[in-house]
Amino acid sequence: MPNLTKQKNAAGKLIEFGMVSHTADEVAQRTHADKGDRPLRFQGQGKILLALSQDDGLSQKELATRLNLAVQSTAEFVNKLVKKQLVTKEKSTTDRRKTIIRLTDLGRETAATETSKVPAYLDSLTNTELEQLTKILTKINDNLYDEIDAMTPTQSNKFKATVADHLRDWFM
Amino acid sequence: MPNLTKQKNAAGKLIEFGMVSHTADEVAQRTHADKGDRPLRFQGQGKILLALSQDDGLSQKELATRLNLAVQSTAEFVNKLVKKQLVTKEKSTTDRRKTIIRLTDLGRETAATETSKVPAYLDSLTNTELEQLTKILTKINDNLYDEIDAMTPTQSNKFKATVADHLRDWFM
DNA sequence: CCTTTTAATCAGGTCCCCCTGACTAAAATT
DNA sequence: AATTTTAGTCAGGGGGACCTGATTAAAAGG
Repeated sequence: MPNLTKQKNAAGKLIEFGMVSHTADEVAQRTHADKGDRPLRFQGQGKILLALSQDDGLSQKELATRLNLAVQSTAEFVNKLVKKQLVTKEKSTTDRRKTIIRLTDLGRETAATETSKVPAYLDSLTNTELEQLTKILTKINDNLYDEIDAMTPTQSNKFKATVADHLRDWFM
Repeated sequence: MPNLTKQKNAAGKLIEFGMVSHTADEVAQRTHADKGDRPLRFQGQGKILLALSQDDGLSQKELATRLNLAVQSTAEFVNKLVKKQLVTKEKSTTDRRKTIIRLTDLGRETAATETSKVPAYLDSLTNTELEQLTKILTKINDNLYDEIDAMTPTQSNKFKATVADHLRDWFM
């Protein structure tokens, strides 16, 4: 049974990490002041991109189901991504009700660099620490997947598949 | 010099953690479907709450400066918090241009429970792992603070003070 | 062939974060 | 006393994540 104080310390650090990393990349954008290069997390448009980089050429409906979104929301995000030239829409030839969404090269690249970028702060860790961190986060993530599973018995498996498979592709 | 593959693995896990934990508490809310109990991160209203729990009774201008927000944005967030009864506004008696913002008991409590909650997923870690994780995250966070410092030479110190001191109070 | 189901779309809405511009009231300066 | 600076407010806007309801076009099925 783990020690409560140790748990609290870790929890605090994890929360701090969330806050600080959020602020760090907020600040990073402003300093660069590039284009509208928003971080693109696993929400909204980012979700779509991630799902497509794991399984390109899905229909909007399939995306909606897989990501547990209303079809209208999906359409909104897809349209925004089209404007940013990260995906394309084309009518299916076999079933003309369907719209097939495909990543453009830029989209694929964006999805890749979004995730495969190794944050500079990892430079400060030793190999041993990196291994420890990876192992620990694997445990934590597995726990979170279980939590999600427990709460949404229906569609969570798809979620896990989407996230984990995508990341595996980019990192391993 | 750390091994690149190990770095990438860790980076992937960290990103995965961000995504999964986000989804987990999104799902958690929907299942509970309680009140409008949003997570309250270190953004917008959450920022204000955190700053106040470290230093109660600041004026809106002071909050804005400290948090690097436009005064109008600050006013917006403060007003929302007033509606939720987490803070109060009162005119300063010494300088009647100023509005002093104070946490209510509920606000203080909210800020506290927001952060002091130990996530269930930490139960799966051993004491050793908790120690390792804490140590590693301390390093990472320090690095991120430095990064922020480097990019915003002006106001970052305040930021670090706000986040770190607050968390230290609750966790240590 | 006609009805039902399915994939999308449009319209409109809620809430969040955050900003600029214009304006008022009170304090500080000249 | 007159002007300038300062703290706040209102109005309005941009972008983001989502959702429900109503409607259209195409496929599927009886």
